[in-house]
Amino acid sequence: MQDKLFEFISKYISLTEDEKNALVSLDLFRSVKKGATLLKEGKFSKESYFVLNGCIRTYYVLEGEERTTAFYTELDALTPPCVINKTPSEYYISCIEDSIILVSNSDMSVEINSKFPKFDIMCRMLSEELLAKQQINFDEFKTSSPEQRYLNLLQNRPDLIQRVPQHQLASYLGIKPQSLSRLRARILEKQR
Amino acid sequence: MQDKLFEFISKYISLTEDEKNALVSLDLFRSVKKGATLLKEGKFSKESYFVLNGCIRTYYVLEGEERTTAFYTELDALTPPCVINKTPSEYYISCIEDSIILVSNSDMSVEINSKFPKFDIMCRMLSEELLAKQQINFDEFKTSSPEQRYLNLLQNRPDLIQRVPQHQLASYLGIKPQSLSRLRARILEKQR
DNA sequence: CGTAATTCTTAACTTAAGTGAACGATCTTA
DNA sequence: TAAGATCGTTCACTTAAGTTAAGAATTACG
Repeated sequence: MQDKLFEFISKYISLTEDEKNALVSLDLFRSVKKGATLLKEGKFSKESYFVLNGCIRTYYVLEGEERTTAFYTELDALTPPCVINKTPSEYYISCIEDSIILVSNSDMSVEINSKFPKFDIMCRMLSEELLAKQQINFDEFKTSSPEQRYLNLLQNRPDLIQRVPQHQLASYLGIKPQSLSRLRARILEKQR
Repeated sequence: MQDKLFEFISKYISLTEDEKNALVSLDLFRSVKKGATLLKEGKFSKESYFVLNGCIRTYYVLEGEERTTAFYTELDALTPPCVINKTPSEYYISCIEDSIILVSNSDMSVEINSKFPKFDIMCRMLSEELLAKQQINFDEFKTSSPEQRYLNLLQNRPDLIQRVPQHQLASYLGIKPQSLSRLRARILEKQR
């Protein structure tokens, strides 16, 4: 599992064996059970997450309804806005499958970054890259209909459609579960 | 105009007079006429933009139609994904009003950042902050209807509704101009 | 294993956005 | 200033998503 992490990091910076050991000794890995909640609305948090294995999701509760806004799977990183802004969280984070997640605390990372300036560089590259990816994602969402979004998802993240419950997928696509059912039926209809 | 920039920067780091002068001497300010295009689809670019005055927009051309995805106004920063990913741009950037814009080249910023390590820190803070803001924005878009989005815009960026043409606003809201007209009429109807 | 709870699908009806067309207002420009 | 383009609005009609409700399928759990 650590190998996965080092392979990911190596895309940005190269680490010496000493640095790798120092990183491992921090004991950041956490095993999380399906259904567990990592963050609740209204709570303060300093934790960032990096998914090594499994799947977590972020969702709001608006008027009693869950609105799923994102899924994070293998090698996805998430720093909730509440960590950056030092405000109470507006959403929940919960675990969809049994997962192995790297959890880092923003206090801790100040220390790490001063010890290993390389990490700062990686963080900057990462957040710039994420920003660009996020922008493209948003643009794609804006410029397409629910049906196109579903077809896109089928193309780009087909695993999600298998591993995530329909009603969560629906709200991720910006529609109701009933509409997703109908939409899927419509697509099958067309294919025939 | 420079004061505006320094005031913005001071929110993140503090600059000495020498540093300020060095920054000014780079001559990054550019005056851009309404209607001018800053970036075209398919082009490579290394430029980031920081709006000091005026308004620019990003838009895709899909099936012959413009799809506006964002407006950048006073003190907004934009690094197009194509700069990060080193790929041809997927969208256009153009100027909606006569504007004063700070244009920085990513080659140049490597140099600047090595001379002024502070800048690296600011850039990282900025991109983390932008990422958080972008995430919240996206979430808001996903969890609301066109009508709610319009009402939100009216709340949060009322200036846009005044300074931006309706059809650009419409596609920014994810709908057709006719629908925006109708939607506005509907809202007025309700108010009465 | 069986019951309860949750999830998914289907259907009928409502509501809102897309489409195509027309018209007047505004802005451009020759 | 006149002619053409662009823009915003309105309308009738189409299409798709929201809503409410019911029932089937699946999952959770005592």
